[in-house]
Amino acid sequence: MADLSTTLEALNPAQRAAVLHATGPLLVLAGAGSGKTRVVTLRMARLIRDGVEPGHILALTFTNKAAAEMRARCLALVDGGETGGTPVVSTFHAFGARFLRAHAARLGRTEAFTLFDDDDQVALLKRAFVSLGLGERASEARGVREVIDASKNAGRTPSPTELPPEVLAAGGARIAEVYETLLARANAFDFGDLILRPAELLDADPALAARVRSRYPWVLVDEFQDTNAAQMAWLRALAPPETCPNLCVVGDDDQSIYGWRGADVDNILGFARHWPGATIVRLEQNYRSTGHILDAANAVVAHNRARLGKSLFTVDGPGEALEVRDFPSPREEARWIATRISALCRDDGLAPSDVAVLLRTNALSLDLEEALRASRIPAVMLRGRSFYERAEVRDALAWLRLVVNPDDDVAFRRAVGAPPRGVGETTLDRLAAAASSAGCSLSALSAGRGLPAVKGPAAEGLRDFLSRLEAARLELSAGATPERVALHLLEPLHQRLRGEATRRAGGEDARARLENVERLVAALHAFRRERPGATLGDWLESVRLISDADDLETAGGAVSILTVHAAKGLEFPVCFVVGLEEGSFPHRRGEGTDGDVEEERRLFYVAMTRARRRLVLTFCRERRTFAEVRRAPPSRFLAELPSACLAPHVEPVRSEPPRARFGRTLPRPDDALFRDETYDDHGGGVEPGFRPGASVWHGELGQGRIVALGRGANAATATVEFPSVGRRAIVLRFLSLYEDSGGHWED
DNA sequence: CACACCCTACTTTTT
DNA sequence: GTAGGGTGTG
Repeated sequence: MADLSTTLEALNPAQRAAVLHATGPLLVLAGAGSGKTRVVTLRMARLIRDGVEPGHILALTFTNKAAAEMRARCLALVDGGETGGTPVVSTFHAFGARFLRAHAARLGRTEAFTLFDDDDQVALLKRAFVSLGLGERASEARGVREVIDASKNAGRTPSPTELPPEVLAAGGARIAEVYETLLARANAFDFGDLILRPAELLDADPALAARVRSRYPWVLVDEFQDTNAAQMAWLRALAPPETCPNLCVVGDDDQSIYGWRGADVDNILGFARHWPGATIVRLEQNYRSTGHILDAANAVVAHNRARLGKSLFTVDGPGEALEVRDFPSPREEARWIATRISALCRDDGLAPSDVAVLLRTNALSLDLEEALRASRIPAVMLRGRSFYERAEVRDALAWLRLVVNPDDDVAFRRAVGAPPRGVGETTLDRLAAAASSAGCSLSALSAGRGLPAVKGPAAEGLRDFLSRLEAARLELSAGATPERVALHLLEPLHQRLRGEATRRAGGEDARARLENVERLVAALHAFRRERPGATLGDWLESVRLISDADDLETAGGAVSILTVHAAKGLEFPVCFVVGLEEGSFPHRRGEGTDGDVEEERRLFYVAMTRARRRLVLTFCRERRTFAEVRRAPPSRFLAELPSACLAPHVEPVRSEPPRARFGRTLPRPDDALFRDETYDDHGGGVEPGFRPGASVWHGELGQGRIVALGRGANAATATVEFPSVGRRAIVLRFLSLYEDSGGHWED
């Protein structure tokens, strides 16, 4: 703590203002790379130094990673601190879960409630459709899930009018209502409930809200631009505007990229309106990127209208200019990037782990992974949550969930078939019908009045299933460790997977499945080593609330390939942003409204500001979406880049014909060409110079001569005679005119 | 209950 | 174009 004041002196004026701000609402507009975490943790440490009880500070984040970092850095600052107690640093969802455990009874749950993820929700919705007599309606269930989620994000219970028309047409108007009933019967909450239900409780019970307020007079919110309406309702209860609360929110309106998930950028745009008298501090000095990168990012995001306005600067130099490259196809793009990364590693002393390739969508990774593999460049696609989504892992988790919460019918249905034990759809339907009319869960039915109408092998299997679970519960209450109980409980599943793994037919997949289940138990063990005394329920909750992305960053030694969403908050010395075409980035889905395009632009801004020293932007003249190949105009965002930041355009490296002259000039983003008909698809228009007899160059097939011209289904084509492969029909835009030195190539 | 085949659907995804 | 799910059959 002694060096806190020295640290404060090292801050820039804006940072210091944020750290020293005394009381009342504060909005810290923290630009990318502006030292936000430093400011936030120093502010907490400063409050503690100035006498605020550490336990009176509540800091809310969106990811466990952010929470852990904030906690660790704050503790390091106040280390040796006189008073005991630490600030409460938690994710919104973990805090909500804790709150609901304390008040479960008021919502018809017990403290053993299960947390349902998206897949559980869909599974439960299928049951809800069945209980309405409509069959499972698997495809509709997903749409309904989205409606339920969206309305909970918006801070309310879903109304029938919002349901997809096909659901209403099928007579499913009550689906959301039934879903809630079944959710309560399963003693479960979904993710949306973790925010919505506490907000409702706080609204309905002013005394409760007052208690929470006095417990946490200092509230801090990270990534405020990503809050939704339900979270805003929380904050209004925790820090009512009329009380001039000590609410400090930190965020960047230009990095609001979760609108499609319910985040409302208006929360941050209107903060000073919602909390009158708020102080606003802008952190605009950037400590991450070079000048050209920042200038370019500023210029792009300046095209947005819905923003508070902010301009990043650095005291360092301009650095390398941005490179913009275009390619005939994604494969060329990917190969060039592989070549470029090799060169950077060879000539500039970079390690592959210094490089990231950023994508708008996961689907764009295929060509890249392949090209990098072919070039023997270590690379990993960083995608979240994959481990806990595997079937065998979900099977194992279902068993464990059921131990903690017997009423979890979604887990019941899953676990009872893993491995199969003769309890099939028919048996389950029969049980479910009885349970439904008794208004109880499957387990409660089985335990309560025996197993009605189940005979033969099914009855045998069911008895075995239930007794295994009961044995596990007894072991636990007798003091056995959760990991030991898990080993016993998962033995049948484990044995089954072992059998598959040793059989020849099973192969590698089966072995991986086996290892995944073992990894899961190991994870439980590790969790309990870190937190002695933690219960099985604690671990299950953490598994639900911790995403793979939290400990994903470890790309150790490899090039990272990741979506821009996944890259938020990360930084790399070198970034490639690929697929910058209209339809891909901005994504086609965002074409509808201005707001959507602005969010796409913010996404591009996030992508650009990940780069520290070098930024390369690439696009293709055409892009394959599903089965069809579409001609793709360059992204409008490229045209927003100031040419002063751009390296002189260089022709693509690959596929250049010897002594080539291209039929079309490759556009520079700020060229007039960029916006004109160059990329319009006329369908059959024959482009000048392409005529029978002309010498042409094809990127892969090499030199050839046009025999005839025609039009294909979507584009003009040419029949070309290649010395290597004979006659081929080639779409015209794949060809470049090839000027040979007078003679005929046949010679 | 396992396997095969067919049909459909398909952005992003902090928790 | 492909993967995953749902249906139908052995």
